[in-house]
Amino acid sequence: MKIPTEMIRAVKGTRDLLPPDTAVWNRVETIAREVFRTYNYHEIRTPILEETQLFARGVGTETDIVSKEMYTFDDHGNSLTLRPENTASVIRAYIEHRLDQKPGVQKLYYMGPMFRRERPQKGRYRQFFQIGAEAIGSDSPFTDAEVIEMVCELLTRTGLSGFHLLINSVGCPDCRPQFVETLREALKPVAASLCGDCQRRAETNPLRVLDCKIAEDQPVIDALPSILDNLCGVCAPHFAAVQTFLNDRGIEFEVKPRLVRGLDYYMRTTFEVTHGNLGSQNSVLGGGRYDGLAESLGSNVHSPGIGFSIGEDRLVMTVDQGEAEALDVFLAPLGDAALRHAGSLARELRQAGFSVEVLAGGKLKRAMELANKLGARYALILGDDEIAAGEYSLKNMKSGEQRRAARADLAAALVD
RNA sequence: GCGGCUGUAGCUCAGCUGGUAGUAGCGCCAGAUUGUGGUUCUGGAUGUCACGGGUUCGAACCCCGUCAGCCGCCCCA
Repeated sequence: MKIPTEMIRAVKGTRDLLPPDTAVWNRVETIAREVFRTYNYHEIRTPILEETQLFARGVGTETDIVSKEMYTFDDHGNSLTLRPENTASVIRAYIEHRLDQKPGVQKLYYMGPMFRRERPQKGRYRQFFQIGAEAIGSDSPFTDAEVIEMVCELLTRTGLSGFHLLINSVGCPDCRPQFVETLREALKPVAASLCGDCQRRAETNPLRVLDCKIAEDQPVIDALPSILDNLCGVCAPHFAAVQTFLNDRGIEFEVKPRLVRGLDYYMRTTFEVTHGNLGSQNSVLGGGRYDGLAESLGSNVHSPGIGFSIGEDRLVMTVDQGEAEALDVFLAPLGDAALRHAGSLARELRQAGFSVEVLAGGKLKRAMELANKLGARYALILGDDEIAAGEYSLKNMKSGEQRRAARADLAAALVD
């Protein structure tokens, strides 16, 4: 059937997730919840809408996200925004509900849709899904290592292999500004030999030059000073400790001094996981420490934190594609009386935990075809013979073997 | 926001230098088989050739615009 042009379609950059793909999503989310549980993380659900100011102050006005990628609208004089990420919201909720008064480190996880008005591409949607976690209330490098370990565990458990963990330290307000100046000075004599973008970045945001992917620029960039040689007396030992703790856990990583992140709130530890077959959107997750975020959102309580978010759309792409959840039994009633009988039988089987499909009418041949196409493990035939005998014909669709089974024995017969 | 490529049946795709769409594969429906699927055989249905305009005697094909998807840039999950 042709879909008329005036037919309403999903808006650009959004998409429908259909079965059997949704089974993969559910599997990933179930694994994530299980991993989070074992690390004593608990779920938080924040609104999809926030005051625009939250992201402006939290993520940073100068970032691309805030300056040009947000879904912002006026709500009777109040500027609201569809959340482009969730860390700012979680910290807002942490402050608002005085979670700093609760005992211990607050370990929170979330999963849900985020919105950014970017040009859609494979693995980049305007409504996309993230699974993330935040540990708030600890500035210990031990926490950094535990968070990174947890995320690796999560990825491994989903069946993802061949991913690559990159870590770095981006310093803190005490040492980063100084490094940026050092970098700016170092760039002055060489900027002219770099690409156009880098020449611009050398002025506006020298750190971004480090992230340049142009091959010809690499020799020059490699020769630039490294932030890791310019960390302060607090950041340097912190980063060293994170690496020690990761090594203790047998986690493989690569220190990439040129890893810079796009959100203003990151400081000290930052990390990223990439995967080969994602094209140019090769980053599956990103995270880092954000010790000053709570204060920049107006809290007078120092609440150091570290977290990450996984691009669920991208993770799902790299994970094995799923099959539809198996159907346990297909009921094929022959005739009106049998149909009524099938209704009560289906209810009984469902209450026993089996998935059941009942054909509301049609020939037996059609019923068997459908049972096969739906991937049913068993077909149960209810004809006059069966009802009179008080036994059903139970057919194993895989082996083709068929036998009689009494109602009382059905549950046991279906388990095999 | 910028650049490139693509858009034909439910899906994957043929379709010559413009001559009026394909016995294509898969899928779907029906029959061969009045209570038995998966293999096989036979038959059948479905397209405003993305949309709108232009050139032409004639456009799926050429031109312009729009929309959508993909790929790259920017940036990021």
